[in-house]
Amino acid sequence: MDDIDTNISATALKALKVLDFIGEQRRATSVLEVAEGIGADRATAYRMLMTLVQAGYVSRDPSAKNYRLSFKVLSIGRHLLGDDERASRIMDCLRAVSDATGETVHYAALERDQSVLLFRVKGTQRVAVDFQVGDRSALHCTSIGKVLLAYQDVRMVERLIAKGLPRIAPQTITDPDAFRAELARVRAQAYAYDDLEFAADMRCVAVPVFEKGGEVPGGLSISGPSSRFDLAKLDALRVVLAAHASELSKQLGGVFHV
Amino acid sequence: MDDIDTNISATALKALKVLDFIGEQRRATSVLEVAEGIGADRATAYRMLMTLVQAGYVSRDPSAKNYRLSFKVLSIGRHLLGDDERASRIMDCLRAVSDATGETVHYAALERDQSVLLFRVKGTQRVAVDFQVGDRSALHCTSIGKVLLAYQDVRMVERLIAKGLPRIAPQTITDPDAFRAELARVRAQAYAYDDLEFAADMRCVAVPVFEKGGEVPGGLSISGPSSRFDLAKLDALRVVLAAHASELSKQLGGVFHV
DNA sequence: ACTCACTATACGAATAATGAACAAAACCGT
DNA sequence: ACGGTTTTGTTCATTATTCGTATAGTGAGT
Repeated sequence: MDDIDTNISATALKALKVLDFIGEQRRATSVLEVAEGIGADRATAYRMLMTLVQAGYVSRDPSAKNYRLSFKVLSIGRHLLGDDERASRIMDCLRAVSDATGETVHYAALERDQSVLLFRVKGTQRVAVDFQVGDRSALHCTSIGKVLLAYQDVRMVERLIAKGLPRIAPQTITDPDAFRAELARVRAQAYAYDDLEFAADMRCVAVPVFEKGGEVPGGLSISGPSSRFDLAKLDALRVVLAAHASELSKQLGGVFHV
Repeated sequence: MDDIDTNISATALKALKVLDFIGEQRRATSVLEVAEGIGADRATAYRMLMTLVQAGYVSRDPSAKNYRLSFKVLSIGRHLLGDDERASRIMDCLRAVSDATGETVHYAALERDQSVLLFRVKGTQRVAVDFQVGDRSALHCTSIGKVLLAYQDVRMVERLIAKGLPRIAPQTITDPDAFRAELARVRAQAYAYDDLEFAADMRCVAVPVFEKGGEVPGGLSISGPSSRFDLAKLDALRVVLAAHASELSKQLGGVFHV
């Protein structure tokens, strides 16, 4: 944590840390809370807040002297989900899968050592898992994570394994060799299941979406309560998902191959 | 621009400026481009980029040495649209209006001297204006902007007028007194039209949404091509909007009053 | 009106940022 | 494949900025 890297600005990093902290809070936050939250002096926290306000990333609560995230982060992220063309193709695909299955369908991408939910279309089921755009998940214990990892560089996978595979739920794969074998299987079959590996009452299925150059920047997934999602149900969903992922891959300039 | 304000960190501000710049770009951006974009030295731009990467706000293009916004800004903004309760009430309302009218319906809020589109439900019309979540608009030349302004503090309105009311489209209201009169009318009627004030081929209608304490943090609006949206059409849409805004206001703890 | 808790400002000491210069690497046309 | 050219990445002494203590100001609550 205390590398004195001259190519990183400690001050700017502090401001970004404040931004992180403010973003995590639900309510508007006081200077003192921020100072404690990031482990800095009150004056420093105050200065960083003023800077963030100046830059438009944080707003002051009209009533009190509290600070909250401004809508600017929404504006910043506008172009993030790719060009409209790509975004609508993905959304169209999600809608098609949702219509065909009645389930909530997700498109998520890899970033750093987590997956990020980028698109989502709700199904008709009343009992369903509730994720939202921007949510992040660990890779080793989710179906989408395993799919995305299966097409990553070996070094990246080994780095993740080296960091450890913490047990999140009863059936989380924590043994390195078992995990390597699982990824090989996922890659060979072009789909992954999550069988109570992330939560004791949830099962999921995910498939890759191939883009230009054979890259797999993201994948489709469906998650559901274990009460309704047994392995046979996952098999059925997987077939639908794979068919649509294949179509979407073609539209995005890739080739879906098992 | 060159106030030497000791309570604002120049360095952190530079990093945020880089973040802004990166966010505006569609493609991944090089160090040099960033340096030119923010008017700073290459070394400085490089350092700010490394800092942003370290903090997870920017990713490096896997292939080249280019930088792009990371999905972290999506994750940051997750809690931004309010608690799920509020968000779904607003979305439900938008859906209802969209179903009743077939048009794309927006919920936008005031921030600083702009409105920000926060929620949006698409209609069935093929020819429609195309905004997206996070888009910002000037206040004086849009229906939603005028609605939001009409319930703001007088000083804030006067500050905006003092900054000038630039002509954006043929019928933009640019005269301060005419604008004050327009806001008074909007407040009295609890709705605003945009009659070719923002674009020569667009008309819009907006109504306020009242929340606890009589505050108007946001409003509903419908925009459309002038070919299809004449003033009679705006009248009809306004009636539907007002009815649903009244219902939504009640749900959010406010009272819709004309 | 008083206290208490926090926000906001000022200033010298300490630190971190700056940009020129340099090294390394990628890029390009021949 | 090669050498010139462009761009990225790193180092370092100078300089400007940040830091945190101290202090003044603000406002809520009793």
